[in-house]
Amino acid sequence: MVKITDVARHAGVSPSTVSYALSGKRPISEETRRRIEASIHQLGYSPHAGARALASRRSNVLALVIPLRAGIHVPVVMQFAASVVTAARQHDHDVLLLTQEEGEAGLRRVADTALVDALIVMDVQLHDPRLPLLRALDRPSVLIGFPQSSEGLTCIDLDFRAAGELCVEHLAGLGHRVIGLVGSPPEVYVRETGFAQRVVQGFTAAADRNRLSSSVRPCESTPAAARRVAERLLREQPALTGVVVHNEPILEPVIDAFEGLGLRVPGDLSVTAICPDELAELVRVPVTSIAVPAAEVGAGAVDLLMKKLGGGCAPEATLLSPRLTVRASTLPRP
Amino acid sequence: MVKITDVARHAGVSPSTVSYALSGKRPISEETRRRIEASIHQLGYSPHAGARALASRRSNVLALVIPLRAGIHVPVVMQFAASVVTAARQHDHDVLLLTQEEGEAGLRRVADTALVDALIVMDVQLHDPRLPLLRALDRPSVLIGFPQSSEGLTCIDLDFRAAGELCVEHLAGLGHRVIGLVGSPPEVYVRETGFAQRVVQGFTAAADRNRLSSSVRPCESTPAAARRVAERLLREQPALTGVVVHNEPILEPVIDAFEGLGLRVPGDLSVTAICPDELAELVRVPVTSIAVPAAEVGAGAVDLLMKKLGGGCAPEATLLSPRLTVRASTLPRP
DNA sequence: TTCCTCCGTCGAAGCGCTTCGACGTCCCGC
DNA sequence: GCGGGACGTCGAAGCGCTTCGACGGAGGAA
Repeated sequence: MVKITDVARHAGVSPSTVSYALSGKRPISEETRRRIEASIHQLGYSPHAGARALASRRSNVLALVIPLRAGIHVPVVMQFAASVVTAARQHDHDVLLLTQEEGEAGLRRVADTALVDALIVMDVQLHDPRLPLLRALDRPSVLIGFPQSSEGLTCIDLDFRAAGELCVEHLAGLGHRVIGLVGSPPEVYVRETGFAQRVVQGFTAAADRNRLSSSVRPCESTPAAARRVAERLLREQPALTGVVVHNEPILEPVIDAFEGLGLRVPGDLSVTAICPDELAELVRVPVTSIAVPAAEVGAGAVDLLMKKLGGGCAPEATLLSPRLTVRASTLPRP
Repeated sequence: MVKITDVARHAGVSPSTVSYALSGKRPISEETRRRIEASIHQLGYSPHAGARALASRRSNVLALVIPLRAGIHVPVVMQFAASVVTAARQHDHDVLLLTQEEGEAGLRRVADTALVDALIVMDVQLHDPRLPLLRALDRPSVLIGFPQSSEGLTCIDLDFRAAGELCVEHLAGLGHRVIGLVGSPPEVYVRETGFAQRVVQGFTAAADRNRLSSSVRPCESTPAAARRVAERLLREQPALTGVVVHNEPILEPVIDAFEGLGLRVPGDLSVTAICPDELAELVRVPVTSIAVPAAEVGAGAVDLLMKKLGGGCAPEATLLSPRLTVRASTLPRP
């Protein structure tokens, strides 16, 4: 293994000079830097991560806690993870993957052993048991998602309430008066996952504001459940002409179900969804939708963390505004 | 921060004794160990990962390279990742997440900086550009998936060839004489991803062996493509009564497509798939299938790595035998 | 009883890096 | 012409842990 002293000797300088040349924390003359870089290259030097972490008290590793629970849509989680990794790399950090299995103990472990400098936590519940720990930890953290109160924390996410509202406003703007929400699986609400509830709140608030008749139905992520929910919505509100779907796996099944009940999309029924663009575009009738901007959220989370690591302070709440992409599934009410 | 010297002082022993008590690398009397454990608990000590890595030349971190490319089925990847993390934790290791973005440079970086002790690489191509690097690296690695030649490497995966064969044998055993394979998206074959090709090989070999008439069609992961492929298969082989699907996202669309063409499943057409059990069970007609045993593969990969890290040697190839679960989608030929 | 071995513990020497204070040197302003 | 910065570099002191050799004492064999 080639170490910094080898490089130093080869370049005819002291180890500290090599270190400074590498970190840029002190000025180094152009010529010396060049020599050092050449030596590094020739010798194939790469600094030992452990030694660096020990001496600098920075591991340059972030922890990412990903959810693997029922009812979550895996591809979206993966998008988050990928964007976090990419963003972290841009800041010269790596990402340690934690699952929720280990729970709070895992968070505490990686933080206490200084394995990581900071933490990113996904799939936050309204009353998440990890919150006290995160508040108490000496390492900064960012939550992707919002608990009941973000006090003393740093949270970032799509503004799901606004997303729910925006879907309704879009439908209302097209003249629809009777609308329904096909929601996430019941367990997601039972767990009090913030984003699902917030969509419902936004949906309901906007419906009331626009004096629309509305109803909300959680729905298991199976085609059969989709059919049941469609039937039920239609039975309760026969004049239904607009639907919002917040449940990725059954977007297409829901549309199929309504068509099976004799409603053409978008002829008789306008459909909007909160789901990734790829999904919305893949459906038989491309669906007007609001995407979760996973890349932005991931990058934003990392940026917030870097700010905190740099000693700066970060806002408690960062809400990204929803953007609705109009596709073929929504039309003015006939 | 509480360190090992603090624990040592508190317990009235030397730091090395604490270290040995923790690692078990030398015998420590029952009583001393108890005192040390008590001190650790009271003081809330956790060893500094960086210091440990520096002194012991082991970071206790594994790198996991996950694929994020077109045509791969994300939930399966996630299952692998989760099982790797779980297995790694059981061996007191953590997992560093790498995406393929950084490519070979990323592998080299985490290996050379001693950030990780070993590597797990997923989504291996037949002629994967990373192979020479993995062979040359001074750190052990395990591939999940098989390249053309596994010489000098350690690979583990479901035996996809056997899986393809098993699907055919099952259909042949039921009396079907004309069968088709709805494969993965074309780009997966173009990339020469081993597992997809091996299914085709197994399918073809078993079909020939059983003197079945067979044909193979790659298929994009969209319902429209599924419909086209179904039509085409049927046009070419009007007597078709058996189909193998190796393309998770369109399993249900393929069945819909055939039913749309007038074939009842399983009445007129038997369908088997290579896909996760959850998916196979979720379809309208539960599908006879072979699952990729993600948990086993992940755990196996970690075990192999641990063996190599312990100085042992690991077999170049570990193929897990496919297991076929019979469900409602296959029946004897009428 | 003597010698040897094994057990349990200690002290010290690093592991490879960063960082702090110090020390010339050069240049600028007065 | 001289004081004072800024610049560029060095040496040394750790960062917190593991590990190696050593050592005293207990116990068994001869």
